[in-house]
This record gives sequence, C-alpha cells and structure tokens, in this order.
Amino acid sequence: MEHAAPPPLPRSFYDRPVLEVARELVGCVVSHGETAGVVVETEAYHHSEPACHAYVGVTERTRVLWGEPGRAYVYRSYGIHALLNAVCEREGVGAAVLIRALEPLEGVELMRHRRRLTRAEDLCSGPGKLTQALDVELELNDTDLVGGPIAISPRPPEWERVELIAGPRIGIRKAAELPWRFCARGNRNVSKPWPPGLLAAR
DNA sequence: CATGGGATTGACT
DNA sequence: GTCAATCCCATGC
Repeated sequence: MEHAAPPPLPRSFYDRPVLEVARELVGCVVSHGETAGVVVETEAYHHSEPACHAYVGVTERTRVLWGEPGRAYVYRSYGIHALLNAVCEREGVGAAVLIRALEPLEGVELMRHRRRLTRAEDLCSGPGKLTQALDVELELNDTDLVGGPIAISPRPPEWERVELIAGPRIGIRKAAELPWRFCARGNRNVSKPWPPGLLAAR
C-alpha cells in the first residue's frame, strides 16, 4: 500500500516571527497534486520594510498577507509568473515567506513535462519555475496550507540538520540590504545568483 | 481612468 | 552581458 502522506505543518508553525519561519521552512516539503519538492531557498517579507507588498497597508491585493497565518499568498510577477508565499505572524501583521526554490522530490517526470526541460536542477530553481513545475496559479491565492490543496509538511529525517546560508534578498530595489534570504548549504537547486559560500566546504 | 513599476525567466548579442 | 514578454494593482489625475 502507499505510504501515508505526513500531516501538514500546523497553523501555529506560521504564527511566529517571519524570520524564524523562513529559516525553518528550509528542508520542509511542499506538495501540490502529484508533485512535491523540498524547500531549499526562502525569503522573508514584513510590512515594516518597503520591499514587502504589505508595506502599503491593507488593500485588496494585500488583504491575504495581513490575514490568518498558514494560508497561501500567490501573486502575478512581471505579468508572467505566479509566486508562492506562506503567510506568517498573527492576524493584523502583514508578513510572508516567499518560497524561492525546491529540490524536486515527487512527480519529476510531470515537472519535466510542464517545464519542457530535462535537467532536474532547472525544474524548481527559482520562484517562478517551481510554481510552473507544481502547477500553482493565482486561483490558489488565499487557499489554506493546513489541509488545503497545497500542503507543506515537516522536514524529512535527512533534512532535520540542514545548514543554512543567509544573504540579501534577490530582485528587489528597496530594503535590499536586509539578509533575509535563506538557502540550504551545498544545494544546487538554489536560484541564481548563488550566495557566497553556498558550495564551500565546511 | 491612465500610468508605471515590479519578490522573473529565457532568449539573444 | 542586455532585453522583452505581459498581468495585476496601487497610485495619481
């Protein structure tokens, strides 16, 4: 018989400081339908800094960011890509973790078909790539990560001790100095540019 | 209601 | 290295 899928992370996991959640989400497993991957890169966003969409306050777009933790914030980037975030902190705080890269785990052939690519490291090594590989689109905005169509489950045993590299966030102009990007050391599925030391020996 | 700017990617010089 | 594609939405007139 099929092995049972592990239960998703509880809502209390997300109801914490966004930097904590961003660090601890690395190594966890994101799944949607037949496809799944291990999180190898995240970024934190908080309404107190101008790179965060929630910086402007509560609007139709940012309502989800300010709402219940443990829900998905999915938005359109550059008119082309859907980007997936996990809403964090209590209701009334606008904060989320952007899922920036995955190591493909399940449904890799389906990912190759959706991405029209073969190399495993090209399938989910960027925030717009992984949503294409997992078929995450805007209709999944504001769906629940606790029992909803997208699930995030705890670190598998081999990922419990993952080492993190922190660095500045990518592709933003405002608050670009904050070291709020977190990557799994040594993992080649991290998006470019790789932070210094990603592949360095210990 | 018009405008401008992206939390990106892939193709091309 | 440069650059276009293309949608959403916040802002300002």
